[in-house]
This record gives sequence, structure tokens and C-alpha cells, in this order.
Amino acid sequence: MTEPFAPFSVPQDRDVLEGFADLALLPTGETPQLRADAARNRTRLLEVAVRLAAERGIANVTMDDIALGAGVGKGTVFRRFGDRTGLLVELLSHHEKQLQAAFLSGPPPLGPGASPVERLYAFGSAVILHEHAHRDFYLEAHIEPGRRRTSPAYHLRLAHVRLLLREARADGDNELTAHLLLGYLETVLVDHLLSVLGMSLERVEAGWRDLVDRYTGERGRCTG
Amino acid sequence: MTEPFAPFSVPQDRDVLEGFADLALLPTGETPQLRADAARNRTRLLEVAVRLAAERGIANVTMDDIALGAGVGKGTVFRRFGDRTGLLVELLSHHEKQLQAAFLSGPPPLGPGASPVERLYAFGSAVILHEHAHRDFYLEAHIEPGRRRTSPAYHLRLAHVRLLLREARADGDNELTAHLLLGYLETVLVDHLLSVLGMSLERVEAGWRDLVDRYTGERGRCTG
DNA sequence: ACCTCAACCGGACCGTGGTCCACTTCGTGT
DNA sequence: ACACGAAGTGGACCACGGTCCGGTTGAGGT
Repeated sequence: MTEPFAPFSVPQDRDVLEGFADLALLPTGETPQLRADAARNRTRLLEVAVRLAAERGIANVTMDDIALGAGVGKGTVFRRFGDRTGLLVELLSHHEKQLQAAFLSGPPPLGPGASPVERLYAFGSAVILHEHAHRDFYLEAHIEPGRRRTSPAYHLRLAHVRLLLREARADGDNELTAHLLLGYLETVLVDHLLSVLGMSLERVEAGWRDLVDRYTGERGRCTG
Repeated sequence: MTEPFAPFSVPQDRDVLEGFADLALLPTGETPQLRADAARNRTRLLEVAVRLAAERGIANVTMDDIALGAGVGKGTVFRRFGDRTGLLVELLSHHEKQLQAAFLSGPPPLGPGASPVERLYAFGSAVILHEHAHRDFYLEAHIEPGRRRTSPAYHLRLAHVRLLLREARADGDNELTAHLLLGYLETVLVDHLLSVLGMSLERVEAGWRDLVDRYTGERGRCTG
């Protein structure tokens, strides 16, 4: 079985990383060398968190529960993960990395090989499915409004979308467009459309493709 | 001076309300008849909240502060407003109503009279400016992800945008498009673009007009 | 083997949002 | 005037996220 809590490392794709040397958490792939006991506790905490979340839903798991379950003091939890959001992010990072691997270096149409527009289509579907699958975690982690958009994961998605837009020769302000596109894929919005408004997944995906089309000039643009 | 905390009532515009009879908080214009002492406490609480927020920023005002300042028990605050978000929403409702009045029945191009596309342009700018002006409150109130999109204010904006899209003969899934457009105007996104990324207001507004164009076929669409 | 010290640990403690419920007060019908 | 019930009140209480700090431990140097 794969080790979910291994040190951070991301599948490399030179295209996307271009201009992202400043993305501090990404490149070196080095974890700051945890002490043996600390590493052990970290693993136990994450395992306990996963177990409890599976049992009763992450929303019903407190930090004390996790500390207690791991036989560890509360301070240890917060020293390691900073705060609740930090722990959740770490829990998601395994899945997040799978997604990243898929669109950075997986098979087409999500990965390299397909046309940029096809890749954008696939990217939208993948993200929607991905976030929907783990939506309790994402919703729980999103409590902090600002932090999401400053996370490495978000930056990576942003860079990827921006790249594909450029490859697709999208006209306009691609930086802004990338943000807009990711806005459509936000967990809270998608979840609202699907769960609250009861829209079908197909409809939301069609909306995404339509959106991509309108920005990549895939249909009906008069190039004059 | 205008009374900021008067019973709820919204400028009527038959066009927009169309199909919104179910929007329970809107139509009757009736407040559920508060007892005299309760009404007095409500007003005092809101006044105190406004004062404290002005003094030290809403983020540094606790519910206890407000209760204490109004000379009232904590339970009273929560009975009246439900929770912190509820109080903030009520604080915002005054400004919110001004915005609503402006786009429902104010002068063009924001209000009726201009072309739908012009009105959409103006709507975007107005919302961005409005939310930016009160962004501490909106950011504070947004802590709950789901609730925003179920609020009457959001529904109203949604209905308005949907109507303008229809008037502009926008092709496509207008329901979805309306959600997408409002997504671009979300406080957290706009604030991130402006404050964190340092984009200019003009740029963000241009992005909005571009977005509207692409959905109303204002430019470059090949009809036929 | 021992010393040293930064990293780590734990759990008491705190602030804040939110609940609870015995008691009080307002408005209404008679 | 008065009684009565619904609505309102207040503050003790709780849960949970997060901080603090005195004590502990493990890894590298000698």
C-alpha cells in the first residue's frame, strides 16, 4: 500500500513549473527533518484523524479527540500542524497529489498530449469530481476564506490553467481568467449547485466546457 | 437621518420579483412583531455593534462586548440574531438595501432604463465597490460557506442578473451563468485580486465587462 | 559514554461562540 | 384591575480551537 503521509514531493512537469521557482514549498522536496518521536507522533495523529473522520465524519472530530486518540498532548497537535486547517490540508494532501499527478503528467486528455482545450475540459471535470468526493474535508478546511487562494495547491492549479489558456491562445487577461475559471470550480459553489440546487453533474460540467469555450474562442468567435 | 434598523422592506420591482413569491423574507414586508422591550434591545445592540466596529474594527468585537455594551445578557443577543453571522448580516442590511434600491429602481445605467448589458456592467462595478467598502464585514460574515448563497440578498442579486441575461438574449444556461457571474463578484475573490495580488480596480472591472460580453455575445459572436 | 541544546512534549489555561433554563415582563382578554 | 401565557431575559455553563511554558528527550559532537 502507498504511504499517504510521506514527505512532500510533487510530480514534476517543467511546463507548469515555469516561472514558479518562488513557490517555496514545491521544488526542493525536502521535509525539514523531523525528529524521530515527532515523526512518529505526526503519523499517528494523521492515522487517528483519518480513522475518526471515517467513523463519524470529519465535522464531528475535534482536535482533542485526535490528540487523545493518538495518546498525545494537545500542544503537540498544534505544534505540528499549526491549526485545524493545517491538519485538514495535510489530510487532503495525499489526494491532492494524486490529482496533481493526473493533470501534470498523467494520461491524456487530463495530462499532456491532448489539445489545451481538451485538457481544460478534463481538468474541470477532474477537479469537480475530486472536490466533490472529499467535499466534507474541503468545506471544513475552507472556513478560512483567504488562505485557500494562497496555498501551494491553488497556485499549482492556477499556473496550470494559465498555461493551458496561453497554449490555447486565449485572448484577454489570462491571469484574471485563470482566477475566474477556478472560481467556477470552487467547492462551495459546485457543492451548492449540485447538493442544494440539485443540478446534475452533467449540467455543471457542460457549464464548465461552455465557459472554457467562451474564453478560448473555441466556438463562434469572429477572428477579424 | 435615516433609520438604519427599521423593519425589513425592499424597493419593489415587479420585473425582478417575478417568480420569487417563495422568497419568504422579501414580500410581506412584515417584521414578526417584536415586543417593545425586545425591539428596544435590538436597536441598542445594533447601535453598540456599529459603534464598537467603528472604534476597533468588527473583527475585534466579541459578542460579549456587544451584550455588555448594550447592558443586556448574552442570551438576548443570540435569541435575537441567532448567531454572529446573523448579527453581521443585519448590520449589513442597511447598506445592502441601498445597493438593492440602486439596481432595482435607481437611475440608469445601474437602474432600469439602460440596456441590459450596460446595466450588467454597472452592476458589477457597483457590487465590487460596495463589497470592497464593507469588506471587513463581508469577510467576517462569510465564515460560513454555505449560508451566503441561501440568503435573500444573494437570491435577489441572482434573480437580477438572471433577468438581465435574459433581456440581453444571452444564449446558454442562464441559471448557471448567473451563478458564475456572481462568483466573479465574490468578496473573497475580488479582495484577493485587489489586496493580495495588487491588481487595479480598473483591471478587475475590465475583467467583469469582458466576462459579461462573452456571455451576452456583445462582441465577436458569429450569429448563424 | 557523556554533554548539550534545540526541538519536542503535555496539559493546564484562555477567549469566544453558542446553549440552557429558571425567572421576569409585556400585551391581551375579561 | 387583574390574571395569564407567550415572549423575552440574563448569566452560568459548555465545547472547542488555540496558546503557553516548565519539563523532557533525542541526535550530534567530543
